[in-house]
Amino acid sequence: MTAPPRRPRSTGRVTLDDVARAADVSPITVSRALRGERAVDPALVARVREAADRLGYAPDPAARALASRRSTHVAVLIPMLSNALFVDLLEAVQSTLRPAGYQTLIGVTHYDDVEEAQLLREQLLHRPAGLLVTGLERPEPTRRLIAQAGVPVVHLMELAEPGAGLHCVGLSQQAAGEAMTRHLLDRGHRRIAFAAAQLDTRTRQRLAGWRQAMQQAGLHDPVLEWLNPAPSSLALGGVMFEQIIGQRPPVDAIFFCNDDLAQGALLAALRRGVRVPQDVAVAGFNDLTGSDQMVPPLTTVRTPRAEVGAQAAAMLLALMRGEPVARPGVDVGYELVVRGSS
Amino acid sequence: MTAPPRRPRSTGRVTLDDVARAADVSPITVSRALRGERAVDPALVARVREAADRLGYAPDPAARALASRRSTHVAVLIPMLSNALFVDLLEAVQSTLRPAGYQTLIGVTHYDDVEEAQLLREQLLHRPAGLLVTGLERPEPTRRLIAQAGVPVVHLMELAEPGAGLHCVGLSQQAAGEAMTRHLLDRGHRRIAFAAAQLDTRTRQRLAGWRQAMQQAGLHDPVLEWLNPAPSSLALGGVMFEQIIGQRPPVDAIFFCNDDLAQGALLAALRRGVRVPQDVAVAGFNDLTGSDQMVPPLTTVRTPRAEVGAQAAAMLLALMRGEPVARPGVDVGYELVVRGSS
DNA sequence: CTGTTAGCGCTTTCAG
DNA sequence: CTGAAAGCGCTAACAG
Repeated sequence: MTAPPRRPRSTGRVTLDDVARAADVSPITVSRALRGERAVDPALVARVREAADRLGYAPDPAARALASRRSTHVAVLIPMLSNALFVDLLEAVQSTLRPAGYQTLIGVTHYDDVEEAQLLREQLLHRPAGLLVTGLERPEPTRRLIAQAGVPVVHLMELAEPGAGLHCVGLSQQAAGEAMTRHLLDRGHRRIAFAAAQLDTRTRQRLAGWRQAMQQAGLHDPVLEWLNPAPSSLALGGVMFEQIIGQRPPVDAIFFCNDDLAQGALLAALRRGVRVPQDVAVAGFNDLTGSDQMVPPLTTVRTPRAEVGAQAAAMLLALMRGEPVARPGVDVGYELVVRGSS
Repeated sequence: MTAPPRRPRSTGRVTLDDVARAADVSPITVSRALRGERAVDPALVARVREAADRLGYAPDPAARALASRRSTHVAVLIPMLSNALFVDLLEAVQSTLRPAGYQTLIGVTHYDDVEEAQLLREQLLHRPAGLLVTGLERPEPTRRLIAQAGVPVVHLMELAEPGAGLHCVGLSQQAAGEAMTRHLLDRGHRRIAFAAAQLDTRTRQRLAGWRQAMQQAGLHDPVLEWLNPAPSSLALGGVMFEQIIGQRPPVDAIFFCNDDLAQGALLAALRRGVRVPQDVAVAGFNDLTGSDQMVPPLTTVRTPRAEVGAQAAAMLLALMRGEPVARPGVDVGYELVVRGSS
């Protein structure tokens, strides 16, 4: 008695077995030859390669993930896509990771710790091969979640303490904030407001830099701090500008924590007939698209986010391959860009 | 003789079998109960649910994809993330798809047919459950690739011929272009330039709309077409503005194919002391962030991309579940937003 | 309505 | 350096 016939479930896809048969070797040899894992006779490798190419073989990511308990996904967590900074970052990440055979899973946290944790849990189900997260600060449970995932992680945009044992590519947001404030002080400004929205970690670090410089100059005054938890936008920048220039005694410069706010402020100044920088200087942060086109062009801090993306992706690649990483922390620096608004 | 002992490869993850054992049913019943596939005794469903919750069970996407030949990924192809339009679109797509249990795989084509095809091939390896692509026009081989994937597809931002049998959510870019041109004509403008960059399909459709309106008014003149294949940006808008206002006889209005160009033009006008709209009117397209903040505020066409994203995702969801779709083509319309620049 | 059986396509483990 | 066997965790197919 033979077993009753069953409809095969095959997908029509070219499989490893097909290649093995064509190259007249065992499936596992094909697997090894194609991945470059363990030593395989060069002659066999060539034969396998040829057969794979001829048949148009492409490994099945799902099967691979199931068998190896590791997918070819890299999960990336960023706060917001409407901030051009993260778009540039992502672009650089993808263009490094994709040629290496990794698919990026993008998770947008909306600056929300709860959503970040939720996204992380969802993404970890896919057993990503690596993880890219924005910033260092997050609630302890989320941190544990990341640690227990047992996956290489690189932190973006900030710098960790050297002893922390974390991998990161970024810059000192505080130092950058301090540098911009010093620039404004050097220009002779005394009452320099700091205006921020969103109030994420990096914004607060810039705030700390501003405070530091102002205190050292003996010019710090809490009423100069304008902190608005609302999401950052051009429109909000305009609103904040109006509020701030109404302040008495008047401020002579405003340092916005992000260029979109500063751009909105410059436009509001135009509408109101407030002269920049004569009546009040304006500075931003990140050197986003359009800042050089403003009237007057916006003084800002250029943060090399494309470099952050590229270097972080490269570091993660090394970690995922088990290769040694030269330095766990890479400081990409920043650049003061002085334009007409200051 | 017993077989030699083997180290188990288990991952420590809670599996379907664990739940089955805990609920004292067979694994397949757990599978069916949790997916809601086929009818399962409500009492059993409850027992399974309870056990799954208690154990913290989460299905393994890789195993599921391998067994069912369908992943929980949805591939989304968009031209560019630096165009805020697509960021808004994506945001809406994700917020519809994620609660339904789907992971979005974002592919950025950079307006390049070759890159689009390549991305598509990569993404199809992951056996996505559905596909979202921008626009209708693409080379025949790519079209075939999509068709042969055997996956539901929804096209974004444009409208297909009713008979084409394609699913799409969008608007008539041509009608919108025509409407804006008519508005400018109504305002008394006669020499209305059309200025475009990137020159993708949707831009060309807007151009066609402008041509249509200009020809009907007996005012069409090929020298009024300023087409620049470079990527769209604020800076380019400024450059194009300078070129166009140098033209003799002078133009009295410029219709830019996208708001970023128009914003750049408005800023260039400010720098040059050209009065808008008195010396020349300016109009844009898409109503991007900041257009309402410009000086003067920009007249534009609002395209409801969040609605496109949400509706397209909802349509795809229905298709993926095999549910009937009311209309294969959804026209979300557009809205003329008349502000100070015209 | 529930269960048994047999894979999905790949890689790990253990032998040669 | 190569291979055989045994799963990874799940669902499709086919009974009962």
